[in-house]
Amino acid sequence: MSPFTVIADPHRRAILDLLRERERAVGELVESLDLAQPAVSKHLRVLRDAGVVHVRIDAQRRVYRIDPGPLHELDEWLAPYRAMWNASLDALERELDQMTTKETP
Amino acid sequence: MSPFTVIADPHRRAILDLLRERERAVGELVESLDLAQPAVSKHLRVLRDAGVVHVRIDAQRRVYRIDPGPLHELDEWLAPYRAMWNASLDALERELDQMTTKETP
DNA sequence: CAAGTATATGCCAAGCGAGGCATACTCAAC
DNA sequence: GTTGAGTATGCCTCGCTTGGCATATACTTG
Repeated sequence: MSPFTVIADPHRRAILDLLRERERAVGELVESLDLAQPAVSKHLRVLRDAGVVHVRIDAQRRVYRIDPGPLHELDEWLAPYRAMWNASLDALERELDQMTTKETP
Repeated sequence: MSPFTVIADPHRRAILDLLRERERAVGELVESLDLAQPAVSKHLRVLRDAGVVHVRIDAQRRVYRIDPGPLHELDEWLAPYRAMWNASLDALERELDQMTTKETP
């Protein structure tokens, strides 16, 4: 599953956002997510298969931690668009600069 | 439809990438996409509804141009993760620096 | 080894998204 | 106003994803 598809689901984004803070066991995620445990486990499987999270085994618990690496692909795709809106913002800034310059001669 | 869902589809990403270069009429997109015209029109509708593209009417043709604005939401979500892998890269760099420093005392 | 905790998996139903095809719509040229 | 080019929409189907529930699996403790 492509990273694009992976982050299309809001629950999966929520999981990632939680894991960004710190690693967590499945149970903790379930508490935070208003979603039954099996559903959470399934999302975690998707995230695992995409390589966005890794598991560590701690007795009966599985502790998940994030690996942002694969998300890099998203960023690469997004980069040109970021450039576009930065260009617009720059233009806006220049315009505002001009305005204030004219205001205070 | 959230921007996340919008860019989850490869054809839609392809359309955006084409429009990034320059504005295009539906027909041009159809040629480049190996996808029937109705399908393309439907994707364009989704993109329009998400505010990622705008239409200009030119006689019978509809010319689409990009508006990267809504993609900003993606970027904002992604930012913390970007910070994460930048941190890793920085760490790697520091390590490499150390190595070369040790190598050439 | 029995029981309990923590998580994963299988199976099912519902919903959604994508694409194909036919068709409606829009505009221009004659 | 008829025709033709360009595009949008409706309808249908198929496949995939999601979540619920039940159950299997993994591991610990007594």
